[in-house]
Amino acid sequence: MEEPLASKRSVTVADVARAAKVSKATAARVLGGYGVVSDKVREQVTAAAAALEYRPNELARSMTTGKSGIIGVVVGDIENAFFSLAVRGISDVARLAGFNVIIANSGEELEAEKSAVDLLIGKRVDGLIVTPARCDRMEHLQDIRRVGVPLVLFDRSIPELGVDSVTGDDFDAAATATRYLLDMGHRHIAYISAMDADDERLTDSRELSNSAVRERVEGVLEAQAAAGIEDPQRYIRLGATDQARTDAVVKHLLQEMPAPTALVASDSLVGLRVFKSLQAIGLSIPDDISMISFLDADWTTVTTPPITVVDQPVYEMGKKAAERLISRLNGKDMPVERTAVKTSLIKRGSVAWPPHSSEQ
Amino acid sequence: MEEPLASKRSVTVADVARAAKVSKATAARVLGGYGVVSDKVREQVTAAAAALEYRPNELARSMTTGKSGIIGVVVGDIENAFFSLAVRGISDVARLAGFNVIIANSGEELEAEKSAVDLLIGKRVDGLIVTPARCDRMEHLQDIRRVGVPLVLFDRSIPELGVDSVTGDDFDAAATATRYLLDMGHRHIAYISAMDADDERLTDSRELSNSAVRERVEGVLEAQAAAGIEDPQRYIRLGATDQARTDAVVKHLLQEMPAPTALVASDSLVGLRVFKSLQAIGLSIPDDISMISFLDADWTTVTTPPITVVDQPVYEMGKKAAERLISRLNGKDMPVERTAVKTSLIKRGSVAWPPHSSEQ
DNA sequence: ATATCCATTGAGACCGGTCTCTTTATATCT
DNA sequence: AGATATAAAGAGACCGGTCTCAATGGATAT
Repeated sequence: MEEPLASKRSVTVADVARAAKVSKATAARVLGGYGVVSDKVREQVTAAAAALEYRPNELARSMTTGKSGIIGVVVGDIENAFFSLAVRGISDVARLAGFNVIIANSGEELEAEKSAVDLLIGKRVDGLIVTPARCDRMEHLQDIRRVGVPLVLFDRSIPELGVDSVTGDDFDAAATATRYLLDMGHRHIAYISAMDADDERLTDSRELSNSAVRERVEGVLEAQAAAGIEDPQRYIRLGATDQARTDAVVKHLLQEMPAPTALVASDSLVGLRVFKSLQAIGLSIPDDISMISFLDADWTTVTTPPITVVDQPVYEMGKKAAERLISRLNGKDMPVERTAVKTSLIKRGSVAWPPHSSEQ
Repeated sequence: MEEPLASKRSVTVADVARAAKVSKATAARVLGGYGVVSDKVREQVTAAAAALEYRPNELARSMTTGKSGIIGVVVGDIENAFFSLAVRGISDVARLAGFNVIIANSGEELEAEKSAVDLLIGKRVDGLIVTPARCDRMEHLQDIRRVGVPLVLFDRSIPELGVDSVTGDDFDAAATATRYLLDMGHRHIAYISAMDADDERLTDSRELSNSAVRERVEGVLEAQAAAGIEDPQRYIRLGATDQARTDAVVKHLLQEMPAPTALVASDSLVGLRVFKSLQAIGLSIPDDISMISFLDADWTTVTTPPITVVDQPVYEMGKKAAERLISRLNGKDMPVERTAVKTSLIKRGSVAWPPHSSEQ
């Protein structure tokens, strides 16, 4: 009675049709759920399909329909809580709309991103959500549009591309955080980013190839400029990609004269590293130095003191990106929209008045 | 010179063949890189393909070859660092071997898992890596085998299924952690799991449907039994699925007479919640109570005190699972293997002698 | 009884690749 | 030169669905 283990070849509509004694077309109609069929025949076919354990070959289906039911997502690093949460948001919306998600990691590298995109297009995804590693190289993204695959950018935007994007309101978030520090009496505020760079220091914010980083840096800069701080750019640092490099960045920063009294970390990973650096150096937060991190990560609530953070509704951003894409997939012809999601500052305990605030 | 935006229909081998003035078969040979072709023709075709911006349709390719080049992964929750790290390990290995990964979330629910599996099989994935939500329901997993799709279980194993698995050595890890607590003088040790359950208390460890949870519980129990502790089961708790329920679990636990002097958390999420509960209650770690968490998560190193953890090499586990699957995909006929990856206890500062250790 | 209509069902082309088999052209051998 | 081997290219079937169009047949209309 048992199936022979080696029933390799899979059951097709033709097999079911034969078993149900109807034509392939008819069987296909009930199995695919599209044409009109009499109840009697529908039953026969359904029964036969069940008996044979028929499973539709989505590949074949996709080939004729031209739709794969898959949304491709290219992120910088799934391991990063920011992206995994976003992906969760995307997946949840996608599943509800009947789409599946296929994920590719770019490792924030342009070449990896290009090949991921190529591959996903090859797999005939219906749409793409991409976190572009660089906002100044977009040939491959233009290709996507050329092929006619809807695209939504996530976390970073490229206005020149003329394509939907969902990001945080990075400029505003950074400016708000900076203004808060200014209000708390800080006059020397550092910003530390994980963006890979040859030089820790920044020469010109316009050359930052990542729009999220650029926006934030400009927010930090502008808020300070508005407060009359001179040369705020000296405290902007890049390249905090791992613990060792972060330690170095923090050390160099503290050697500046005067040393910054507050540190802003560009994401929760950098924030964690900065926290550890500070801890290792023996500085106490917020008495010796203040800090703010982007993203309301797990760890920020259980440190002593808990960390003041710029909270981005990442899950919602993921959802929004997916919703946008799916609307386009459903043929809605809507104007290109660049959504910047409002962020908020969650004040906890890592910011205080600077040590010698009288000196000012 | 510009392409008309609406070049909808994609370029096919036939188009390239026509442009290169060769037969479809010949063009396919060079485009697909399989038959023998003269250099001259190869050049012509390559040139034509480039000019037309030909992109192979992987769907069509998959359909004839029967291989999709995709590995399906079904996890409990990508948002959980444990899974996202594992997925990273899986993806890295997969990409190197030329495979892509498509991820589905089960939310630890059997039905969602079933439909995810169905869907992935429909997409004709070449192989599957699944974290089974329950180890006592496996019809859908048997189906996978029946269809002939190689399967590797991750994090949890089901011996009866006769299929490869990669897990941590949960029993041993739990026993080791428990023995450490016993050595530190603890006689009342609690174990808190996030496994959903009607009742917080456990009646019989054999009815735990998740093998990882079961193994750990049994490890905790057995280590205590060996040390002559009586009725250790009274301190085993389930259902710490969110902060509120964890708070309740911890509260109830502390109302026991005598109250446990050490808490073991089943994963980093539970650990974080337990830490917060304890903090909220105002208990100091490790002076008032000791704790150990599973998984070396971010947050465990920046708390005061840092948390002693059972470290699982999750990334490597992911890699191993993928390697195993890919070996099978490459037709290697190897015996079924259940790999339990060694874990280690990282002693930090959250364990001390119990408050009144003399009382014992 | 005959024509008309509508509901079903069947036949077969098609999607874009792969792959087998055949044909053609060139090179090698005696 | 004629026979044989071999490399290269072409024809066309096939994968497993979808979908168009034609054929069939019973019900209703005249």
